[in-house]
Amino acid sequence: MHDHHAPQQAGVSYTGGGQLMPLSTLDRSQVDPVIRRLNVLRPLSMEARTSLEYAMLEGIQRAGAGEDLISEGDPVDSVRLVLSGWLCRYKTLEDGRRQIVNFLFPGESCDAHAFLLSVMDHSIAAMTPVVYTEIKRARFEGLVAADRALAEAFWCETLVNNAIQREWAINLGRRVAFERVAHLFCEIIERLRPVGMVEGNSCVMPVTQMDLADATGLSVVHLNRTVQELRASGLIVLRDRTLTITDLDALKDAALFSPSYLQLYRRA
Amino acid sequence: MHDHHAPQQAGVSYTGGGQLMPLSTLDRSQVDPVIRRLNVLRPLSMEARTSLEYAMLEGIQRAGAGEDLISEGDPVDSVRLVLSGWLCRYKTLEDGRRQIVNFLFPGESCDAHAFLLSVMDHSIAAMTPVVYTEIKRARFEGLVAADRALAEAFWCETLVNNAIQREWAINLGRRVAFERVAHLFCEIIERLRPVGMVEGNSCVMPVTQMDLADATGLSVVHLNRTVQELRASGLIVLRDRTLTITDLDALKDAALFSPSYLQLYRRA
DNA sequence: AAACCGCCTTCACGTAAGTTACGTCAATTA
DNA sequence: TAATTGACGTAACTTACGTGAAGGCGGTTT
Repeated sequence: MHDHHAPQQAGVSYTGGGQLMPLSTLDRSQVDPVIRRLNVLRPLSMEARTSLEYAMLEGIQRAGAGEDLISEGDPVDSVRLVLSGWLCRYKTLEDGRRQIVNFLFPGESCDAHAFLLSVMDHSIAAMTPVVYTEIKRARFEGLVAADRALAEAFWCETLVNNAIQREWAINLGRRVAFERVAHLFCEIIERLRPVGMVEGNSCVMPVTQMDLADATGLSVVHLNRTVQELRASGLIVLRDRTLTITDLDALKDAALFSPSYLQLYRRA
Repeated sequence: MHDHHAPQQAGVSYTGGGQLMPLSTLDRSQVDPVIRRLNVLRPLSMEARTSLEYAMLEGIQRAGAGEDLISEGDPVDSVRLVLSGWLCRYKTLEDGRRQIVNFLFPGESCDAHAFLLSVMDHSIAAMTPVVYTEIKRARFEGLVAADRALAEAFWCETLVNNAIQREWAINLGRRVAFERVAHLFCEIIERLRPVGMVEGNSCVMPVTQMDLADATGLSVVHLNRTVQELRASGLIVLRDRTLTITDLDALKDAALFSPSYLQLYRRA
């Protein structure tokens, strides 16, 4: 279903569009989402930022849509940080049933210390073309050993990820289809907002309805029905791969959405 | 629904049954599940064990069935470790719908570094009478700062917890009721086994069907139906608050259970 | 231009799961 | 002994959701 090719080395001197840029300008902006996110979780010193930036710039890679970055059962020996694109964590059952258990957006990391466990219990796939960076275990451990705030920021990352995972559990277990999809859209918008990927209450929606179905535990058909319902209710417009939430407060009410689990406004 | 009284201070010189015991004998055995579990995740030095044991013995507390140890929205300033009894993490929606998102068994910890976040995103309740210990933030940070293996053990704890959470997501999203309940029973048995709470393939099942329903995202009635089905299939016997799995391999097959996510056999 | 493909949409139908209501049983308490 | 209670069990009915097949539609290939 999902190819598992080794993602190609990307070379840091190219933008997503393929244009040549001066290194000093380009690199900073490329890894900026990660720095920004960590800095919200824990204020970082200039030195911490710089050392992390260097490490990130040396490991930049790309992957195409549908490609696995890492698969269930693979050993882990590095930390991956998302620079652009949408990814998901997913698990499958032997008979092919698939559940997306989380999305990964720019600035976020695959579990920072996952290498402490022997192998991956789930897979991570690119849902769109993505740019990410890979920091080897030893390098990463050096970074966090050298700076307490940086270590805590990655800790927080994992904890927030954990909280999101719990919210997904109640979403799948106790919300009905309409609430479930509404909740997912609320979460997407609120997670993309701090990365600057939301204008007004609009964002791109680059994934297929099949992916949305796998994320909400529904069949494609029923997901589609539910999207129709959401459109008919006037809460959203979903067209041309763009999601616009026309009445965010109403959508949040309908979804029983309460954003505290996202810890977006966390300060030290 | 769930009371939220401050759990009473327990006094370390009493056993669960209330008998007086010599301190030196009693204490070790009481906190043993935690040491054993951490030691499986990362081999601990004698010093690390001892310092942790001291810290644990000073903070021992009890809670009654149904009581919240900590509730959604509460600030966190300590780490809690389970010594005996069954607990659960749960979240509720405004209208009362409740989802248990995980169980907590003896030896396990509430997220070790949860105090890095501002407030709890979920509640933790005792499903049976429990004994646990509470270590204040500063004390805990001292412990993990002093011993790298200990810090890594707690890291692993969180990561394993995370993996379990993901497995629950696919359980709720993609397994049908029969598989779902079967999977929960498999998980319970395999998580209780290393703590010595399983004899053969039997363990106590001290929680109500309502709790099991909230854990599997089903209604009580449908959970009950499903339990009947499991009994009728000859895979389990559930009677007198005791669960016996008569054919564990068959139950695992039916549940599409693969234990790797539990990381039970993790070695450094 | 034709053929194709991935994705979305809609139909008709079947099944799984929720709801309500009531019955049973064992353990308390009066 | 009877009343009470809480957990478990059963049934009839309703609803939400899944399945499989078919058509539409824009974009890409040949």
